[in-house]
Amino acid sequence: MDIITKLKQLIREAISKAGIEVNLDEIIIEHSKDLAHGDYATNAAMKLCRYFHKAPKEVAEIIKNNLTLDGIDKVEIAGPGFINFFMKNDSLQPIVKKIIDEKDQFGRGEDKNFKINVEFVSANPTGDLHVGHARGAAIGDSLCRILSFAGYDVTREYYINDAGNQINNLAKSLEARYRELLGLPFSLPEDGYHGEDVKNIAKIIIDDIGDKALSFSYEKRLQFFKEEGIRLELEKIKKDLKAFGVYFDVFSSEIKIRSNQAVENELDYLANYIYDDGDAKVLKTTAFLDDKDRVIVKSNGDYTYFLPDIVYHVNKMSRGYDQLIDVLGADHHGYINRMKSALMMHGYTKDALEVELIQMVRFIKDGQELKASKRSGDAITLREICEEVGVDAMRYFFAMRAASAHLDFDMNLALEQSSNNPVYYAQYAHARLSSILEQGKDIPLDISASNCSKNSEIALLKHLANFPNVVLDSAKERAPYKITNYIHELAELVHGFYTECRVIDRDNINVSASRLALCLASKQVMKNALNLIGVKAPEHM
RNA sequence: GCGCCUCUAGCUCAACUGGAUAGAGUGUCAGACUACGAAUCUGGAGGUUACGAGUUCGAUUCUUGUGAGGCGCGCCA
Repeated sequence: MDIITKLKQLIREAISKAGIEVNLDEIIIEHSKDLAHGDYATNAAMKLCRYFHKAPKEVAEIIKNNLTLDGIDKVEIAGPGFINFFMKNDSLQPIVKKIIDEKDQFGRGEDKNFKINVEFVSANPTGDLHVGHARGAAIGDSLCRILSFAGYDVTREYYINDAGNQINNLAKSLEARYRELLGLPFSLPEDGYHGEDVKNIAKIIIDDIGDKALSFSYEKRLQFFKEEGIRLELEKIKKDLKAFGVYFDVFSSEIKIRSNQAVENELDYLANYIYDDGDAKVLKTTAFLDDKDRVIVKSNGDYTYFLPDIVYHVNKMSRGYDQLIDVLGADHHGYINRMKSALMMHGYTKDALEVELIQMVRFIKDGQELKASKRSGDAITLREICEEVGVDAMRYFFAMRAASAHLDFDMNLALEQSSNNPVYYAQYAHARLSSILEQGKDIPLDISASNCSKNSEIALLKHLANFPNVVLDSAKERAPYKITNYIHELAELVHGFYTECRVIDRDNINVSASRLALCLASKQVMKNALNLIGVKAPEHM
């Protein structure tokens, strides 16, 4: 039984001895922020004062007097009525052995038997990923890693919009660039894609098949450029994502979603919620959460983006997930209630789909907002920015803040390879531990860590033991930034420990053996934590 | 005009979901290496949590009003 559960039980016994029966759901046991407040604290007395009809401090006194001190060194009442628990120190050391035994599995939550589908990035295959996608990719991926580590069954999914208008524009743009490169007259469509990127793809196609496509009929040629364009763009996107440490289990294609009459069947299914507006068909989403009904079939008979997307989400639900999560840019927030309403028409609850909104990022360099790429004049690509500031810094900076917070990305800070940079601060702690362990490798470890009792060692032990809770909390709150907070504190404690305690001391091998074990455990946890946000844990820097 | 998000130290953000003296980084000031990595550590200064009202033992957190900023409000995707 972990310490928190045990404390709760002791408190429950104390209350019941005092003659009061209540449930304990409201009572929180927390790690004390301040050492003077002991190791753990509870607000039980404040929560229970109305049952006792007494002031919080008196209630705390009653609980204290009825408490069995099992594993507890002492109990104090403080402030408005907090009860602080000071644990016996020897209750902390065993965590070192546990970490060393479990290695990269330390912190993993038990299997929740709960299936979550996380859809993120889902950028249209019509050009390079740009910085706008970067934060969503980083947070989506980190979230998946955290959920999965916490014990959820996670599927990472990317939805490819390969059936809409923008793909036809891609095909036309490609065709034009193809002609241009072959020295033929060409005209770029007005709403087409004018970037370098499309030109490069045209080049690849010429290298591949030369001018053979000219012999196709115009219709067939467009179809050809459409398919090749999607394939090549997607290949590039996957490559960029891989370099960014992001991968997907499932790529769902809109074309496939639309096949087998699925859209038509959906129209039939929703018939009760559909009405005509002229030649268009409108879905009555206001029947549920939306503030406005939405067109799903245009006057010309084409479907709007919304309709196949409903089919797609219903498709995902039908695959047996307990929870869908969409990671979307904040500019899509108007879309949330629309989709939830559609799912409710299928009998799902409004919580079946959860949307994580990613707020905008501004890249700041030398005090100025960076808007366009110097090279092409277009939006800055993910690739460019990774080359400039490095993947680790990108991943850490994006994971560092709550998704809902607007974020200014300070490129000068991310570029700085110094103590100022939080990524290096954490990685340095890891490298430092590696270095110490390397130098002390001839000393046999004492994995009971029995000689670790200095303040900095105790603080570190407590923090290490808390890792599994942080993972769970971070997963539950969909908050990768809680992991980076943890990492930062861990680095701080490691550096503090290093300063206070000399690890390798040939004249005091017993203490060294314990401290080396603590180093190894700390290094392991640092690595596990960094891995959750896709940041490397280097042995040397 | 309506809706969503945001407002905390000079700057970028936390605060364990309603708890103790509101904390980190950065910047600034002052210190610490002839021993394991100074990419580190120790200390100081810096706050009416945008502003007002309410809810209660207790509010940065919840409700509400005002102000400021961002984003949406298509038969675009």
